[in-house]
Amino acid sequence: MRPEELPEIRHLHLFRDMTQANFESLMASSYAQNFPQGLEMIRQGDPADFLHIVLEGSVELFSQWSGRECTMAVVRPVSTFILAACIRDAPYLMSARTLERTRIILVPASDIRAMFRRDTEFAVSVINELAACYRSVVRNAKTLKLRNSRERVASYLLRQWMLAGGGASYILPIEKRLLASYLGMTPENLSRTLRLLEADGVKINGARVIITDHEKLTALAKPDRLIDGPDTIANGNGSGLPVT
Amino acid sequence: MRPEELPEIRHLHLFRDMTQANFESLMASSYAQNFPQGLEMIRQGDPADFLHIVLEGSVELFSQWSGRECTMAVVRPVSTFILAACIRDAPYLMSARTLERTRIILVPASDIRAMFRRDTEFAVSVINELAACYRSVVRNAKTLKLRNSRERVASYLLRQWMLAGGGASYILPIEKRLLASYLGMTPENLSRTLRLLEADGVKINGARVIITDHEKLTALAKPDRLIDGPDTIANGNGSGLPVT
DNA sequence: CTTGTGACTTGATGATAGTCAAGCGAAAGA
DNA sequence: TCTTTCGCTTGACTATCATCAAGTCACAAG
Repeated sequence: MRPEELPEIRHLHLFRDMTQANFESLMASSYAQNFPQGLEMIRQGDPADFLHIVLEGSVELFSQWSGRECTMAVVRPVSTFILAACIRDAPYLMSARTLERTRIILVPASDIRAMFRRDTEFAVSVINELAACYRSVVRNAKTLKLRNSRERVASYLLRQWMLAGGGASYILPIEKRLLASYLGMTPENLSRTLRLLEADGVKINGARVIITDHEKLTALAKPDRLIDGPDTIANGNGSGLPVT
Repeated sequence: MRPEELPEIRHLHLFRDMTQANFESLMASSYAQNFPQGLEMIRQGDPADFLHIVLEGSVELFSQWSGRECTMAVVRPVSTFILAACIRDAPYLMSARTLERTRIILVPASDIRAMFRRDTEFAVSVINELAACYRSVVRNAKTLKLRNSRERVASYLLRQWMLAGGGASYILPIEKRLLASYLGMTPENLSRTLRLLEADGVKINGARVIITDHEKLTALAKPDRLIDGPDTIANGNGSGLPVT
């Protein structure tokens, strides 16, 4: 691990409040690894041996069942993923693959589990992280059950627009193929929906999203604090979703 | 609070490992309340002031958006709900209403938050509880995204069959109306789906479910450890879903 | 006993989303 | 430079699901 990377990790909510000695101890048993693009680094069902921290690149979390597959989230630097599996010492519920060349820190799960017994502040951080992640998935489930696909797309575009700073336009942070799967629809359907949304105040040109009528789009998306945040940590991953 | 109720609460995973003194301190500031049937005891968006423990009766957790509503879970005794909101000191993401006459213990959220800083074992319990709950919602999201409604119904019936002990038949633990909403479909559609499933090894007679061809039903439901458990805490609520 | 009330069911119909097939175009590799 | 690959788009078609309407039944209140 490069010395300049340690402060980046230390600044994560999860590691911010523990003692310096304990942080160093955790890092001492961790190691970095670089993965090429498209590598399946975690397979769902495998035992959760390491907490993962993305330092560079990006990672897709996805699930499979009966020959089908869906994207659950996209993780971007600097953030952690699959904390819950590590804590439960249970099999991963999701698979993970790199979307590009990606640098990951691997922290042994057993060290994590030992550490929150020794360091109360770390335990509190873990509690807060898990609670935040839980709430994010609940929001996600709410979107899936309460909104139809057009509304999901509209609210996604609006949320990303805010995360991008609210300018006249912005670039989609993830491929449409992934976005479709994340939003629970097929790429074909996303494509059609994006076209239809041009009547509702948003124009799509390749990966560029242009908000042409903010009010109209808002009227359709009906953004809701209890679904779209805030309270979701704005961690800049493609999904706006903290991931454990 | 009745003295005979304390041991029931103490046996919950969440409170099992803390010191007796701390448990008593937590209970001293809590109080019981009885609600009539059909009362909306929590409204989504309200500040989370109390951790709730169901002692008798049952509670529906549901969400609303844009005039629509969906059931997120049904909570049965003895279990807790909305722990995550209490910990984040954030608004409830879900509403709650009693499905029958229900007795609830209310534990002040601020006491919970103070307690896991004082009692390490309690902190560890909270961590484990939250991680388990997180994983349950992820499973839930996986079912919603990877299975169609027929498969969701089939796997639900199969899971409840196992929870009921695996006999020749069992009684649905919740109303079909709620089940439909929980599974992300309309009551009409659930009704039709249940009829169609008679060709797949399960017969429904009112609230009674009769497994006529276990193999056939399993072939359709394709139960998966990473969606249907185990690892889900079998807490006997209608949803098979630990709830925070 | 009568009269709601509400859960459940069924059929008809329409909206929504998935599948299949074809073609475009940009980026990567030979 | 010329392929190949893959993401994306579009159209036609099909499957799935929601909506609307009507009717049955069990249960509870008057």
